[in-house]
Amino acid sequence: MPEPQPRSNTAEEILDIAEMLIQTRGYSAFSYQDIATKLGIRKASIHYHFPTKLSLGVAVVERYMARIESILASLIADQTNTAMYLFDCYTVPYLEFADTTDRICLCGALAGEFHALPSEMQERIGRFFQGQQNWLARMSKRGRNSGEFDFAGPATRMAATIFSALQGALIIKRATGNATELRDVIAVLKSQLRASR
Amino acid sequence: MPEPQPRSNTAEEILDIAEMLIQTRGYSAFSYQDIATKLGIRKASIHYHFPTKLSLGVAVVERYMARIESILASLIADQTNTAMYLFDCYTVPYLEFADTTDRICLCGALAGEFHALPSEMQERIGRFFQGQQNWLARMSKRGRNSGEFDFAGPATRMAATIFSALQGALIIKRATGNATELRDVIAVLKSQLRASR
DNA sequence: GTCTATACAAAGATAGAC
DNA sequence: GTCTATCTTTGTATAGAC
Repeated sequence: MPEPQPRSNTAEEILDIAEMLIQTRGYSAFSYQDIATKLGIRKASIHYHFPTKLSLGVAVVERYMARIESILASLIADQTNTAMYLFDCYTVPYLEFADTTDRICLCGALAGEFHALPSEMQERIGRFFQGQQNWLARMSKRGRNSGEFDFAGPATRMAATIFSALQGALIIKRATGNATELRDVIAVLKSQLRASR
Repeated sequence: MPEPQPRSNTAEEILDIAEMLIQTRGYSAFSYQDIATKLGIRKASIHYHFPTKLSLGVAVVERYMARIESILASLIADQTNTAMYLFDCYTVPYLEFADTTDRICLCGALAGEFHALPSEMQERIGRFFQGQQNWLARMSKRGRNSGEFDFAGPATRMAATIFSALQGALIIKRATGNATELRDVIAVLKSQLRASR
């Protein structure tokens, strides 16, 4: 049962545009005017939906987190999903960002300007990153238990490496324009997961 | 022979502060006022040294690139340096950032807000990233030739993974406050370099 | 080289009409 | 819910005295 929509259409559109702007330009560099122009309304109207830029920033992050964490929770709860299938599912949004939109992970973009952000946003980004790595550690453990994976060292280390490499690859791909960056990284990570000691 | 200093002390101090501010807050979120306050002068005086914010941004990136590329060029030119020694040297600045200053790579910070930057800066960041990965590919090849390394696949893939993972780890470490993030990633990368197929 | 003073634009935000 | 109008602050940048 999908939740009933708690926000107006306009509020959702504002969130969509703000999310895209943060992913491409960052939080400090986007303005209410940017959103107003894209949406075809006046910037004062945006304050009706989100009184302050902080409230908008927090809403964007929370919606983004909830969307991703909901999908990942379902995936890992299903014990019939193999670890490698989980890994492949995990990389899908990264590949979409890299191949189609030139966006990066929302929280990755925000982390680059971390100390310019309000603490309410900093805390959420930190929790999101931690949650992502916890999920990847569970995935890695499942793979080792099932015999799919055979990497050395603790699963948390492997999780940290996967997450770091994927986040970094998106950022680097955008700056160099090298479309193979992310696929190269994924190939090496898979090889590392399966490697015998 | 060290080059004679081409800039005044004040100009160098401005560059130092601007570099630190970009690494912590990003380019869009720092201002001439921030620098003026830290330096104890008026913000108008900064325009004498760097007429526009763009000129300052470009100067910061170029100095940063030149400093790092000069060190790396010397290291790899010495054929007596082993590949693993090169790798260890390469990670030193990352560990310093993570352990002592809470900074991230200058160009990594800038890449997060890529599309908000002037094209003159975008181009230089792209070239820096490409150069870093070229250096890491040469290092990886040296290791395979010498028998130190035994990883699968092309050296460029390995280089992309190392660079992505290190850049990502710095960003994530700052957001989560997890000091072991970077060391975990480095441990996995070393294991991957040495892994037999 | 640094200062004061100032210009100009853009930012986030609020009040009140419709 | 959206508008116009306005406020206040901050940003980059310039002119000219010292």
